[in-house]
Amino acid sequence: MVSSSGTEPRRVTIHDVARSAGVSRQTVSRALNDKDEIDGSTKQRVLDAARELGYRPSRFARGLVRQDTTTIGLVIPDLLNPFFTEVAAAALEAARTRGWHVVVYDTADSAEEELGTLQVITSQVDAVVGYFRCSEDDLERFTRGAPVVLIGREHHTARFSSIRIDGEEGVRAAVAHLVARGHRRIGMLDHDGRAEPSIRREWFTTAAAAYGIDAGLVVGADQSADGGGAALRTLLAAHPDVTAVFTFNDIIAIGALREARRLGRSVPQDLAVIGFDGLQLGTLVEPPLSSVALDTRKLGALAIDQVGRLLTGIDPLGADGLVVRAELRPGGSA
Amino acid sequence: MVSSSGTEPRRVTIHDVARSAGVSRQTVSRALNDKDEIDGSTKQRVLDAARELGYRPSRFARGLVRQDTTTIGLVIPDLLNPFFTEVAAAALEAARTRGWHVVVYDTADSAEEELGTLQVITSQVDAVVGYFRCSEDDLERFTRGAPVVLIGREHHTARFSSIRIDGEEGVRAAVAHLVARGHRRIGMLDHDGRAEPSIRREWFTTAAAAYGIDAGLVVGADQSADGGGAALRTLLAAHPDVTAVFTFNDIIAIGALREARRLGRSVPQDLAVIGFDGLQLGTLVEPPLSSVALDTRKLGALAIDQVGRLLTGIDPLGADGLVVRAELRPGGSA
DNA sequence: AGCGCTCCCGTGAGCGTTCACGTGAACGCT
DNA sequence: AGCGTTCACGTGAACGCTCACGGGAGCGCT
Repeated sequence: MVSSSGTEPRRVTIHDVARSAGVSRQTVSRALNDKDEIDGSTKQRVLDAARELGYRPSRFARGLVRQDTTTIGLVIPDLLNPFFTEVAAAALEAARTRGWHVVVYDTADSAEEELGTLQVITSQVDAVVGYFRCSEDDLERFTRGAPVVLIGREHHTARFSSIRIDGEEGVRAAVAHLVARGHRRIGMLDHDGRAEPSIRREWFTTAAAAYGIDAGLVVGADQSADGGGAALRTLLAAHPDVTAVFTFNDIIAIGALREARRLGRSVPQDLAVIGFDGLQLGTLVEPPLSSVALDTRKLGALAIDQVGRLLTGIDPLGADGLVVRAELRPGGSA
Repeated sequence: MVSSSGTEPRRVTIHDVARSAGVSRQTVSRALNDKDEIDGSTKQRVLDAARELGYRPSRFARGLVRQDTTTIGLVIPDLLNPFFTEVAAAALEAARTRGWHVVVYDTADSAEEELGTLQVITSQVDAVVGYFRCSEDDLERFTRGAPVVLIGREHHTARFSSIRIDGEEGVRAAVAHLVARGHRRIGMLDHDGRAEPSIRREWFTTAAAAYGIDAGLVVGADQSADGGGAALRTLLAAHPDVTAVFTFNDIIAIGALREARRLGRSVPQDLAVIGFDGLQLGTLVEPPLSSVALDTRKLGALAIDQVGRLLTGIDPLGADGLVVRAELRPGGSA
């Protein structure tokens, strides 16, 4: 099929098909995009010739002339992380209803890859939405004027939009829930690996203060179930009187759940657990995870919506409209 | 920034930048792709002009002339299904190392969407990788000559490549494992919703026969954890003497695990469970799921590899090379 | 002075499509 | 017969960019 002669196998163009079928380019184009103004028999003849030659239209040439097809780049650190999976799925769905194409880039949790991706992506897509950790300067430099929507991150320059995650009220509700159940010693398994303490920890701290709870029982956890388990062990070793934990996210919470079982603490009787994110995953474990739940579907959809507004330039949402609020969703683990 | 006058806001082209900077198109091109043969000061001047005008190169025009950038389309039924998540992540990674771009299409488990996607995808990507349920005729008709690699599906025409999943040996090992543990009444929770019985059930049947086990204790399950739980209940109601179950996949197995706990059956003592797929998810539950594990990483990588071979036309793998074998991976659930 | 070299920069062509026209043939009508 | 209309098809241009050239200015060298 493919001739492997020494010379470069020149691409089959619409011209070749036209010549082979004895018609003009335009007629070929008409046949392929089945438009009017073409006779049935010649159409068939053209189609046959195209198939015969293995002709495939160039998406670039086509895209150049009809400026439809918008493609947006979705950048996430790790598709295997269920949180990003859910966001990505939501974004894909939202894009699909608009007929947009989404190129997904998984940066493998590497800052280096993120920058590399950013560099290459800009020349390949019309707009970018993603979860970035790099500096705004780098973003500014590498996106080169493309519309950008940041997820779950504050931004300080006007160049970007970002979807803010507001969990303050939800975390307060979670603490209130625990307090109402009689818990007074409430620990937190935070996400470490970041330089500064997480915003979620701040929410926890203020909520705890509001209820007169000691907010100092915090242990850093690796971003994994095993990390959550290990952190719980550390926490309980240091503070055996802890009866409830709030975690940075559901992955860590699930690890804690598992570890609690291994330690012989039954949930929620001996230990109450509340996670953050509200992943579907949390419904699979026993007992179902209580969580300060984020509407990941809305998160993805909102990001796509805003990117569309930026693309057309009409009526982009301001910061007020770009918020997703997390709410306490009781499962059985607290 | 964007003028919303009545007229269509014509795109800013390289020509506009050239005029604004008082140079030629070529010089602009040199500045942007930072090539040699350009003076430092003019380069800066061009860059400034480009930023000023909000210039963004057209990926179509660029792609048209330099025929690099290959884009492949990845079609999956549901990104939220962990199996497809893992395959997709593996494919993304494999593509990334090659510098390829991957457009992901989630068909929302709908045959209709699948066909629609197939139709639109062909003009947007260089090759297609995916998990399809439609007929080969439809595939043939809609892919229009693009290289196609099917995942986990047999094919009968020479037009396509497909990665075959071979779990025969793995399922036999699973049954052997159960038999060695003294189980004689082994049920199966199959995937229903398909017309014909699954190939995995066939593997189970032949393995059971080899060990003199009744292979008739099969219940169809919905493709979800809840479905798995419901199916287990049905199975145990009909055959209370069942002490072990093999399931169509890990999702169903996890549902069964959860249901067993609710029924007061402890795993693996009162009920042994072995799933299929070997998802990472299986390690999160308690006890960790035993499973006939597929190397999803290899699955995705292999698909990308083959699509690359088809693209270049050199040395495409035959059916023998396109197999991923599933192997029993003991957890704690059996 | 003449030659050659390097450094910058510009010009024409071409990538493969589609769009807006133009055109000839065939047909029906008054 | 003359005219308008439809049908089927072809021709130039344009989309926005890069590549392969060509060429002038400035320099040092013999």
